[in-house]
Amino acid sequence: MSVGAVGKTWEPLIGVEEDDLERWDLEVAGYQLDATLSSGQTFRWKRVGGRWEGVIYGRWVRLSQGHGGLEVWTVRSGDKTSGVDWLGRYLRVDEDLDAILAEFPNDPILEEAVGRWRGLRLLRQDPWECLASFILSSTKRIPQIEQVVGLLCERYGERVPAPVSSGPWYAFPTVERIAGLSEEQLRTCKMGFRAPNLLACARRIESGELDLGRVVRMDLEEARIELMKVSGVGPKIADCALLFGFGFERAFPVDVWVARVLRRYYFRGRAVPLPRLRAFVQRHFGEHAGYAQQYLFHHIRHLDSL
DNA sequence: TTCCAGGGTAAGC
DNA sequence: GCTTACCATGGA
Repeated sequence: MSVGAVGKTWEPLIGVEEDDLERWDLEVAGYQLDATLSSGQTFRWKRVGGRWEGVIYGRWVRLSQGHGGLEVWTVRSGDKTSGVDWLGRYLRVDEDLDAILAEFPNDPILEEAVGRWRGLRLLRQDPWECLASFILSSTKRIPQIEQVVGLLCERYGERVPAPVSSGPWYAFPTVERIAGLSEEQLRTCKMGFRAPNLLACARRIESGELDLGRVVRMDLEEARIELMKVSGVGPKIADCALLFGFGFERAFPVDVWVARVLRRYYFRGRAVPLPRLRAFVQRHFGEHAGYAQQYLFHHIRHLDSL
């Protein structure tokens, strides 16, 4: 370690050097890191010269696509929680992706999406961070969501140890931290009319009215209803949070993009109402509907037609 | 300038 | 049950 361990009291090191990093390998075949981290399910990763950097569960991480899997860098820490099992869980490297993709329905557009993006995976994100981020996502483009979430972390999140060369990094703010802020303080992060919604959500969790740990154990319909009690959380945001943060693999968020591709490829371009689309996807896409949705979403965003 | 963005809500048909 | 105006903000 370079600085920080001066004198008797050891102070946690915030800015570290490259020498203070630990390197790991995550063995996994055909992981599409770029597609996974840029597919609009998370807003906290930055591409830094061919690699990805971000903060997961309060820890800074650098990731790179290797040959037999993923290369990982973390900040060396003396504590017992060494290893990167927590990261493998986040990235779902333990999952048999081919088996999942094999169970997709035989749709031309879905096969096209899998053909191009095979290796794209869902992530297991922190439920609170995920729910909060998607409350901030409504009527915003992905770069804007990244900006708002970034500002929120920068202003109200704890700074975490990271290489000095890569700039300051912050954890996502805790429920308690957000709950203690004012609407005006949140609005300084450019979240506009979403500020009262995020605040109400944090306070609802803090008061115990909303128990995220309990939501995880509910069935999908019950969980949706529970999340939709939060002001600013409707069907789409609830489904995003449930799919990306709460482990509900049948959740199928229908946003403007997915609605567009559904109408075009499954309803011959007819003006099918949104509620009918939602009913359709629950019937049609089966057990891994959430995965199918993510492939469709990512694929159509890379098609310049439509 | 005008339009739209990984929407939700409430009012009105 | 479905459609519409409105809610901030920034980028094309």
